[in-house]
Amino acid sequence: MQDIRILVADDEEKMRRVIRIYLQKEGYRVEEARDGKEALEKIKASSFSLILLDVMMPAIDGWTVCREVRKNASLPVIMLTARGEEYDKLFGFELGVDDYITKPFSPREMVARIKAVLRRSKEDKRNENTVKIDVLEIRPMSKQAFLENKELTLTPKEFELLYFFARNQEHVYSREQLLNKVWGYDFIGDLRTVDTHVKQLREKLGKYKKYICTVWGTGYKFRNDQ
Amino acid sequence: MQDIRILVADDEEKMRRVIRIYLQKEGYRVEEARDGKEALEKIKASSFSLILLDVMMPAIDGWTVCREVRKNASLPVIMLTARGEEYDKLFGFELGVDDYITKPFSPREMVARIKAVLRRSKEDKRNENTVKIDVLEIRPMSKQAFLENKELTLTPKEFELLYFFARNQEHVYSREQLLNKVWGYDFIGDLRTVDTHVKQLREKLGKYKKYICTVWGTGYKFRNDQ
DNA sequence: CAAATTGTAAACTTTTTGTGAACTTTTTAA
DNA sequence: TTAAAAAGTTCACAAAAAGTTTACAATTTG
Repeated sequence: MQDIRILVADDEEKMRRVIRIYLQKEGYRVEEARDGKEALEKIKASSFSLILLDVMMPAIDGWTVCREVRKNASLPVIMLTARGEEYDKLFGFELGVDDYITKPFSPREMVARIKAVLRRSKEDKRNENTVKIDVLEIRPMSKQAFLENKELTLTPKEFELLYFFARNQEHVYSREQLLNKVWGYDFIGDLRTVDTHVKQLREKLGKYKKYICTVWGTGYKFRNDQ
Repeated sequence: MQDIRILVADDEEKMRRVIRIYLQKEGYRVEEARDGKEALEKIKASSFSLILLDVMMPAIDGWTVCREVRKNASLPVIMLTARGEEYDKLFGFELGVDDYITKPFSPREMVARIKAVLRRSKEDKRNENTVKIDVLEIRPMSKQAFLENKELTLTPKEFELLYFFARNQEHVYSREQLLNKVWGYDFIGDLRTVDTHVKQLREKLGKYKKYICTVWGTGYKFRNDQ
């Protein structure tokens, strides 16, 4: 397993230790913070995969830390709240909290929730640059393109071309520009190359070939007229 | 049954003897410790499947022993507490105690609880980081991979490669990336190495070779199209 | 309608991948 | 410790897939 670092912010020494023990047993690397201030410093200093934040902490409370974290990165956050502690779950969700753990909790539950959040965050990352237009979906990370949820079988160039078009809807590109942007600025070759690939793409798009439309005298563009 | 060794730590000689008799009747091997200090020594010296810890012991009490144990391994612990003895169940759970037995107890109950804890701990161990996809199951802890519940015979690299793919379904990796991630960033060698291992893996996957699919012009990925 | 532009099929070229065999390194067994 | 076996790596070449060019047909536009 590659290193997964988790920051545990709680003012109770005992609580931190217990959590640390269980997380280390799962193979995670654990850092501790005594209060909100220390937590923010550590977050700024290095990168974590997840943070466990106690709500009640001296100096800076958990909500404030969470808000700060959300300003910058998309770092998963799990809040620790004492049962009965006045807290507004809704408030937390608005801050983008990924989950809650209510004290006292069983180690099993804690580990399960952490794993769930990490799994979800990984999926998010995977779908990061995914483009969705109408019935077309393109996932660059997995090099997959879907039309009406059916996967298309595209060659690398076809994929790149479609992805480029989809990222730049409505923008018209000349053949030269397309060769530069999709094939690379150092490509020396025939303009007809573009035509050929457009033709093949259209074929694979079937009844959605209209997505890639010819702008007479100029070039091509991706059109999404709904 | 393979040897299951249980350590019984209690200062009362009679208590130890009673427990020993019942556990031996169940086929377990039993070791005894008179106090916390002796318990820690024995734990350090050899390996047990479970420990029964009396809370009240001279020299070092049960909680302390438990804490020490938790620092290192993931050894199941059952605490023995006298009824009415002030003890904090919550505290115990935070320390990772697996179960409690309150004295006086029936031998039946004790054996039942021990079996339950052992079963759970075995499952935990087995399922740690296990990946299950369709008919493929990979247990990194035991370095085993199963296809339709039949174990595959994989070489270490083949195993690592398959495990990596399975953990990152659908994500495409170039040969360079695979060499970095599976072989290590400091591997200097031929890209074809990946091809060869992929080929061998596919061979062993038989009709499920489609799991590892070639993404032309990019690399390989694990595919699970159901 | 004629000029300009685009579409298309097929031939051709290049790139990428699959594969077996030789070779090296590591592990296991004696 | 050494010999044998297993695993891992490299390499060369065949096969497959993709990309490019070309020539010509079809279409658009004024």
